Amino acid sequence: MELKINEKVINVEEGKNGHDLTLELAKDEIKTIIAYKLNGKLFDLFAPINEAGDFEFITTSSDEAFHILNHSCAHLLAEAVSSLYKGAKFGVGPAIDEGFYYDIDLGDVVLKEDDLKKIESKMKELSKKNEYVVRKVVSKDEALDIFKNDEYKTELINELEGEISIYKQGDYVDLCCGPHVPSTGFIKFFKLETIAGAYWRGNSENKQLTRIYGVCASTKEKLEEIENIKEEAKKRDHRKIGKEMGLFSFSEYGPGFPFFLPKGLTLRRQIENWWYDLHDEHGYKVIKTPIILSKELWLTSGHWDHYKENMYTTKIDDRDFAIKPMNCPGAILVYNSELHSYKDLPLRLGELGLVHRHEASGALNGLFRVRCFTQDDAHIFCTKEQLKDEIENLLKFFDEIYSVFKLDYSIVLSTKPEKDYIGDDAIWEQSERILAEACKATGKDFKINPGDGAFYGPKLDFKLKDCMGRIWQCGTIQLDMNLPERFNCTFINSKGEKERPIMLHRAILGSFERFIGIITEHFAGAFPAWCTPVQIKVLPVNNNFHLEYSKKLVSEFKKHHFRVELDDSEEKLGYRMRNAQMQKIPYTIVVGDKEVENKTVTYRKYGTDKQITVSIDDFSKMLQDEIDSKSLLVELKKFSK
RNA sequence: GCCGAAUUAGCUUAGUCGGUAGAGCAACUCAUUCGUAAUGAGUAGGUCGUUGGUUCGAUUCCGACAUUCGGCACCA
Repeated sequence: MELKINEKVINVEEGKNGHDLTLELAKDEIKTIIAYKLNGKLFDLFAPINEAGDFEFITTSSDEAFHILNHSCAHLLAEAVSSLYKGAKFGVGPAIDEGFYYDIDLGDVVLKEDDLKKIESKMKELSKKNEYVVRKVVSKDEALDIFKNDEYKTELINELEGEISIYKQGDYVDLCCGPHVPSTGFIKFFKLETIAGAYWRGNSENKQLTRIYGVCASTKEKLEEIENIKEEAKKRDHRKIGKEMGLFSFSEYGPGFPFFLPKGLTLRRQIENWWYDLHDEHGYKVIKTPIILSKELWLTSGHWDHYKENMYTTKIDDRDFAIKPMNCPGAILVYNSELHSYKDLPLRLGELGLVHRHEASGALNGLFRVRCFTQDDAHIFCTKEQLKDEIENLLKFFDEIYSVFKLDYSIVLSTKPEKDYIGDDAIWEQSERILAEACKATGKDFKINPGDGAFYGPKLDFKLKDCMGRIWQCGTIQLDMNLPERFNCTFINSKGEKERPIMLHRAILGSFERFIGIITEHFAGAFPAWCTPVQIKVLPVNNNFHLEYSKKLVSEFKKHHFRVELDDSEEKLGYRMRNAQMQKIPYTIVVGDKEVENKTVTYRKYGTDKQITVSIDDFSKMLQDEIDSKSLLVELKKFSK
């Protein structure tokens, strides 16, 4: 059969050893080609070619190569570890989006961060040997024999069906389906990053293995770039910026319970006010329900049985109560507090609801994972006929909100779980179809995550992507076939009969806490003027001559409800300018002789060093426009691929 | 919750192979009155996370606990 390789047509014999492929390549090409792709499948460079079709060499700079390089680097790590730590047993060592890891059982040996350097230099040494990475297909019995001392590999082999392949480099053999780089010399630019514990097969019932994370790149520059992105992420860490800018804090007296400081709450209030306004416009009725409600309610909702571990409970007058982990039962009590006609539907009950959940101590993580948070929740009661329109409206609403923050997102449709779900299969199927159709009707792409729906209904999850390319689960639209039933929710239809409404849960930002954490990192603290804690800083050049006019400006801006601060400290202008810039204040106004004389405003916008002089009115109008349009303060840099 | 690490002044941190600690920034005082990212000098500020143990002596070594961080598990 014929195969086109590098513009040359060559004849490939059935089962011919691919070693000969290298003959078709120039010497310097061999250095950068690590695999080939045939009909969409990846193969080792030396793998025999068994069919004709679309052929492509994989060079070290491609995305596939990153994966292959990192997977091979995991093997190199294992080779180094097995030579340094006799008796080490190996779990799995895959490539991941950020690099690779290997799970290792080192017996009683506890690995220290310093040991990584030792392992790294061993890896460098092995890489210099540039040994071939040889694939071999073996029988199950052979495989079991080779790995007879490694219970982890043995467990994996016993579950394997079909072809079993092993890879050998030097004395090291690993169970693997490949593909890999042709030789260890390809793995030159790598770094071992952290040590962590990880349960064997991801099951907390199992033993924990030592996981070593690392990353491998095709060039020194690429490795540096990856390191730089990590550095940038560290600089943007919301915990760091939150402290520096005085947004929020934590106390050991309340693990997982964040404190919003004056500046952080100002930021939050802007978003909350906007949220309320938007919900008024979109026909929501906004409510606030109590955070403590009696056990009976949670028994009815099913939370007491399904979610009790995560709920905080208390006793009042000898009666059991729980602090709400979710807002739904409260919203249902509001719904059920009066009779509803079909003419009232859809009824959209919005709530910024404060919930408390007992998250595992190890799960806590800044504002991203907390034990008390406010969901921007809404529960929508509608008829079956209204469902599709309602979901389409929601999708547009979500878009409206996310676009303000310039956050990209993707949608995942989670469908009926395999077991332990409630409701008819037919209703599930119908609801899933409605969710999918609503996406299509509004032009939204979505992925399907089969079996990942809640036990009470299918859902659409919204995964936000920040400018660092990280993914955050925030918004959700969930159909609920459970609670309306349990609480016997009804409305009177046009025939005068009682009918069960459909109930939708939805959250757009998810929680204010997490969302504020995300946008803090997304904007690196340079929040858009409309929501930033302080919009204007006024700096008199000389307090003896310019303070009066500065104060006049401040009171003028306060009339416009601008958030303005005066810095009349006895410091040099440069010092105060520096502070204003570090606080990422959108407009810093410097007041000197010229401004006092001409009654003007000279400002410097954050992120620029231009000085612009305008009239007071023009400045106010410009800032008001910026606030009204919710424009970004600085253009967002993209750090991800 | 599990594996590992960390915790020194308000913040960022140095240091002690066991003899109770230094710095920069911030604060305060004085001088400087200054046009766009740090003016100078001085003062004060520490139960070295909490708590047991070992020791003549513990911030340092060991244990427990708390909190935080990196992961894992969890996130109906």
